[in-house]
Amino acid sequence: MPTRHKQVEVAVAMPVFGTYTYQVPPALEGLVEAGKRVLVPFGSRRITGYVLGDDSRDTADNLKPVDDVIDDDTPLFPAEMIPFFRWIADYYIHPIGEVISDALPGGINPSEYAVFSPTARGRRALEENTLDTAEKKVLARLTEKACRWAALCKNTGEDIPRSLLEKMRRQGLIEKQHQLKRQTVRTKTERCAALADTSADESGLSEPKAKIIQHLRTNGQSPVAALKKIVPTAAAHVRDLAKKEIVCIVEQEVYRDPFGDPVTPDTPPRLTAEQQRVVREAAEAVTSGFRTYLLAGVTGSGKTEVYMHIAAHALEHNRTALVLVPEIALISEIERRFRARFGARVAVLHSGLSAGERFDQWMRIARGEAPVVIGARSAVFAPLTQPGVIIVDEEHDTSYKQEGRLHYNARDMAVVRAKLANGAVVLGSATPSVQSVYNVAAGKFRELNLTRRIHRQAMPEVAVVDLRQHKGLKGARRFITPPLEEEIRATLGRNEQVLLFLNRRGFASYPVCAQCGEALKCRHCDITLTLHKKANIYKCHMCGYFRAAVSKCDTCGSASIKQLGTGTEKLEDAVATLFPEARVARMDKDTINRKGALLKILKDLREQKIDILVGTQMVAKGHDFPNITLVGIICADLSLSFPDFRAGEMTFQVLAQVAGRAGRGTAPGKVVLQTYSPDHFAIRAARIQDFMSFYNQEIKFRKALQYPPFARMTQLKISGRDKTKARQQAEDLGRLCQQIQNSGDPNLKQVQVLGPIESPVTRIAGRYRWQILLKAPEAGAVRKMLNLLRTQNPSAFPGREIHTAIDVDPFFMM
DNA sequence: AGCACGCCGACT
DNA sequence: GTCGGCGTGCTC
Repeated sequence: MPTRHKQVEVAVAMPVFGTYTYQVPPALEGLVEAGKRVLVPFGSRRITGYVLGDDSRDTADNLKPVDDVIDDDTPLFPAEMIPFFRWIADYYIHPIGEVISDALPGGINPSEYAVFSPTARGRRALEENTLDTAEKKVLARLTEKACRWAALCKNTGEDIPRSLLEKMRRQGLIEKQHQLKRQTVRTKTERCAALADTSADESGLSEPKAKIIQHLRTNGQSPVAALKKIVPTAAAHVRDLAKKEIVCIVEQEVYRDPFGDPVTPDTPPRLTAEQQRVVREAAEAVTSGFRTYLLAGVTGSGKTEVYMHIAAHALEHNRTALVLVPEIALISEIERRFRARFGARVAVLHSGLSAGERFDQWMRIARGEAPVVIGARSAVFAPLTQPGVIIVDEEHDTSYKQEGRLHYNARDMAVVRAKLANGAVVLGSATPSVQSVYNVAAGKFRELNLTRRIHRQAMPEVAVVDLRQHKGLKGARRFITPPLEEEIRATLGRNEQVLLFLNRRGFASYPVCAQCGEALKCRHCDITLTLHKKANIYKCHMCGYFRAAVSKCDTCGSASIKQLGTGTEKLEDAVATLFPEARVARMDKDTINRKGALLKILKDLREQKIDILVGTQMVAKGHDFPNITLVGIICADLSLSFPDFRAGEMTFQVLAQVAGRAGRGTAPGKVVLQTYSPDHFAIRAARIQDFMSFYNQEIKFRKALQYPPFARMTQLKISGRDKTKARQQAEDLGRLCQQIQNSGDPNLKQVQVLGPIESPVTRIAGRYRWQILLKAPEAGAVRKMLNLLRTQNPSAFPGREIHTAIDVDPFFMM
């Protein structure tokens, strides 16, 4: 009986459910620990695995051994996060290895692939020309460069059967080797020079060399790059000095710096009585254990200051703090203020970082060097130990919902993580989500309120313009009605700024042929193209397809296209027509693509170089526009007609948020809200910026129709390039749902199976889309059903040709 | 995902 | 009877 080695449970970075057990060879015993990555044999190759801990469950003694430890120093994530990952895998019905892969910074996993290369015999055969065409082609290509099967097909531009390669291998023409694909992102090192000997003597050396030595003596070790600033040719001199053993060269690990300008430290201001009360209560939970707070705070009530105080409290108690914000746009502002307060203890994680910067920030957190983390949704996975508080700013924001491989909601996961870590959660918003307000009513969350604006501005006055009464207007006045025009004129006359909001980018969203009436559609998606006049193209907002703006009608070939539907570009034109003297800027996804473009717009606004800002919902998100006193909402109804039960909620939130941009400085604000449905309760509530009045109406409708928060939903999203097969798969899964339901378990009876139906947008990026909605009073029943579905038709999840995604608690039902 | 295996139709 | 295409299922 051989001595049993230590065994570990490993989650592999692969789309497989379940974990695997490996034995740890004695040589690696001390190194393998939970949270580290290991290289493990899996099938016929080696891949990355994540160590979850010791494993005693498997008694088989033919276990494969761990091949190598990738993280030999610090674990990539603390072991305390493993229950969190398991929870997510279970709740979202997703392979745990992929959960962890998606949580970690990308580009760091090695894995092994089969690479084909010619043998000596193969080369000879190629020269002697004894091969058939297909074999010749393969060998010629492989002689140029050994590569993987997939790469070979791509390079030659044809489908080379795998079996051909196998045959050639048997004939000894080519060979197969396993090659390790190394990580693309690594720690960055910097070449540094230091004196080898403190008694080094620079007399007798050339002037540049002497200068270098003097510098090293007074300043200690220095990066060679820094020395170049003193002596431009430092690199060569240092090399020379190293040869003479006067200095030594060391490669030192450095962190890439994602921060722009340095920030001057601040001191905490005195809190208002209201802020103090909120901080005191939330801080209590940092020490007393898990609790969720909903912090409802009107815009300008000083939420960020409250966040900083709570974070400071967590640090004082040796815990860490995590701050989630909706997107990069917001991060800059909050990041700046946190850095001013907490200095180098802050790490940031968001999509604006390069892969290298992201990795470095991650490692700073993992090593315990940065106990305060600010980031977008994926930062909910930051490798912090013992988070004492997790703050989710603008908790209602839909960008917390991730729609990638793993579908998750970072706001909800923040609550789960805090629960597992026994910390506090603070969900902050001026317009809280229906879900969260309901949780307060149900006693799950506690409510905290900030009702007063710090600088005591009055809330803006909102005037409603009924667009139905302005139907006959032509040209620019179709979007800027006379009452709004008048207000703009008055505002500009006072040298104050105007914000015009229209939640649609581009020039025209509905180009229609004047001859035959057909709309111009995307080649790959079932939606109309949007004309972007500045870029001079028609763009598809779903898949990125574009074509020339001079395109003719696809149906009849007519060159006369009517540009219906209004976007921010057309609005910008209208503004230019009515107010030719005004300086206009536009803020939407198209204009802030370039790095720094957003900051430039914000700066120009502050410096009064812009009179009118036109923008999409991007303008609604947290920016402070001190001199904007008029907000014009061009068409409040755009999102009301979305085929989504949350359409009203989203409309209310964006309108209330935009309206909140008016009058944040000293001047009082005014809002002109143009709408076709002035009586809709979402618009009425937005008008008075009162989320409780919206909530009270909305919640009745949710209850009547059994929508969340009164039911839990999961959507199966089925898609594939083959129209018939996609439909077939959807129908098969639908039938299987019914079957499972009729198989007896009474718990499953409460699940409603809606569909399959074709998705509202039937095709995106060439894939035909179907959906099935599962709805039940509680999440457990739906999950049970999904697990049965998955085990009874394992090949469908996620499936090869036809892909089925499980979207638990879906947000975007299109 | 990536790879091996095995089942079926085409062909020596 | 074998070869080679392609679907199916497994990976500690």
